[in-house]
Amino acid sequence: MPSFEALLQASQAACDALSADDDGLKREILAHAGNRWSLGVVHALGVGGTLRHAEIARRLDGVTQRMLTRTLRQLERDGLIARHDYDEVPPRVDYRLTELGRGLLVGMVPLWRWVMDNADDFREARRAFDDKTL
Amino acid sequence: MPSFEALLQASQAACDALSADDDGLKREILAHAGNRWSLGVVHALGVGGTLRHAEIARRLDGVTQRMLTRTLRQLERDGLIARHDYDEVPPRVDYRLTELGRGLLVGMVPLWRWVMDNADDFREARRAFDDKTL
DNA sequence: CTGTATCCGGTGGGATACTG
DNA sequence: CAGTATCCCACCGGATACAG
Repeated sequence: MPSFEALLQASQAACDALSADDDGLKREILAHAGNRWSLGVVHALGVGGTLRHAEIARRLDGVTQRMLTRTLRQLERDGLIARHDYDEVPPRVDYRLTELGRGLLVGMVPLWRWVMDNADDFREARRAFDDKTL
Repeated sequence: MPSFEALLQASQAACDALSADDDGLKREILAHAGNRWSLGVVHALGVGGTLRHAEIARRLDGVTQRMLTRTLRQLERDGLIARHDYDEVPPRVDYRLTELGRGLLVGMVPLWRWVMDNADDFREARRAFDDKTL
């Protein structure tokens, strides 16, 4: 387990690069983590392998066709998932994770666990803050 | 190094929890990663320790007073940074990372490195996608 | 089945000017 | 110095209806 100081050194290089993120691309990749359905899609494809639109929808509670399509397009655009259109009638399209997509899944799991483990602290912090500012 | 299958198991638990994220709090915590200035602030406080508003501003190229204040409030609300108002004239306020904030920094560094290391692939994926859809 | 078009509210990000 | 007020635009998330 590295010291916090060693971690800051790594953080330094990372944050310098993110500061020089002229076109905002790196930040937009990270933004996938905060998007409503991106994580669910990546996870579903990680577990399910190659899935069709309707199959993914069935695994994401509450998602609409529109939002699922938009989410899939965003992830495809950044190379995280691959879309295969069989060009049949009726339509048949499926999606799978790319190597990049698997990398995102790998990188996100520790962060997910951390957020889960500290969810109560976040909730408490918000309650305290909102009370104070009344 | 764990297998991808083992990772999926961890992913399963994490994603189940995120699916049951009724109030969206967990997702909002992750959203800090995609916000324009949050990462920079967390990093600046990680490196700089306890800093005043103007000191943070000097370390973030291009940030406006308004956006820095809003970013600091959001991070404070979620318990990631602590704000100390000395109640003096002229005003004197400083900020520091909390334990939760250090946890975010720890969790983000691997992801930052991954994004940096694959930036070219993301750019290439976008180029290919945008060309294809013309 | 997969996807688009339209319309809407909320919020992130920003420019600018002002206040205690 | 730290923060607020006002106005702006873009985009996310969603509801609903429609199309190939």
